[in-house]
Amino acid sequence: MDIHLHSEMCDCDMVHADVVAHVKEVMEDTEVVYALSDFFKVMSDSTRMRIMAVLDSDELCVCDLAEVLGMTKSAVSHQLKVLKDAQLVKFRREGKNVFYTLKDHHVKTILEMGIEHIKERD
Amino acid sequence: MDIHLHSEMCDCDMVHADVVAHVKEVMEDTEVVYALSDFFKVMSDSTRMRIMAVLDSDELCVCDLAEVLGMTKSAVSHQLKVLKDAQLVKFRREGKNVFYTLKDHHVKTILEMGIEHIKERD
DNA sequence: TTGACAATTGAGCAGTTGTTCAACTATAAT
DNA sequence: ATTATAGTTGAACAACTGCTCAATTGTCAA
Repeated sequence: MDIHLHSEMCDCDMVHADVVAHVKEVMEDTEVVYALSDFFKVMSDSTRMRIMAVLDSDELCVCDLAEVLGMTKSAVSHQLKVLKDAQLVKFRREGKNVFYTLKDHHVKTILEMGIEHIKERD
Repeated sequence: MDIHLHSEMCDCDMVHADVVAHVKEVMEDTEVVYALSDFFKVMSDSTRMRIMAVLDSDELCVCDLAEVLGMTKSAVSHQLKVLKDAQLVKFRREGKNVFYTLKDHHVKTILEMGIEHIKERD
């Protein structure tokens, strides 16, 4: 069932053409897959993940977050911007403080499911 | 309810000490949070995510994967090693070919849940 | 309006990461 | 054994990313 062809797309001389054709037909849209890796990228940094874990417990201002994480406000603020842009957190200003929380129940669920997954694996 | 203290952990002069204390008590173990960000890191690369999306449809050899993704076998193989080390894929050798599949149903579920999440958001 | 402090931002640096390239191993066929 | 092809691997390079530092904005109090 193998067909021997040279492709310009890769450095192969032989491919299972039927399998390749089938996969190209039924696989998920490239756009969705790229969006998914971008989504995971935001949560792939330990600082951002720790921020989310903290916000899963409470609403905190930038200063409190810096204290809990043992980091500078600047470093925390930079990462909060990334989380904000990815719509994973929201904020409200109260006087001089800006308080952050997880964006919505959906984000909370994804985070907690992830934690469950880690705890359950060997 | 605010307490003004200078902490050595960050560059703040003022913190909500009660909130910080509470969070430090109830928040998820640091170890789990780091493991979670490491887990997401593996899936945060578009090449690895595309490989997983392809393997969600079928079992493929390295050459077929290279053809479908339009990449060299070497580049694909490097990423397959990362996925293998993270226990997200498994493989079997058949003659000259090495065929890869998603590790188990658990991985399949996580991937498909992620895709659903992306599709459902605005 | 001046001073103090929370927070944000941009530039620069250091560490990380993905691809390329070349060399190598593994398997099968002649 | 020799040849050909599939796959792996390590080094090197380029691109990316997170933190630091300094400067700036926003808000409140005196």
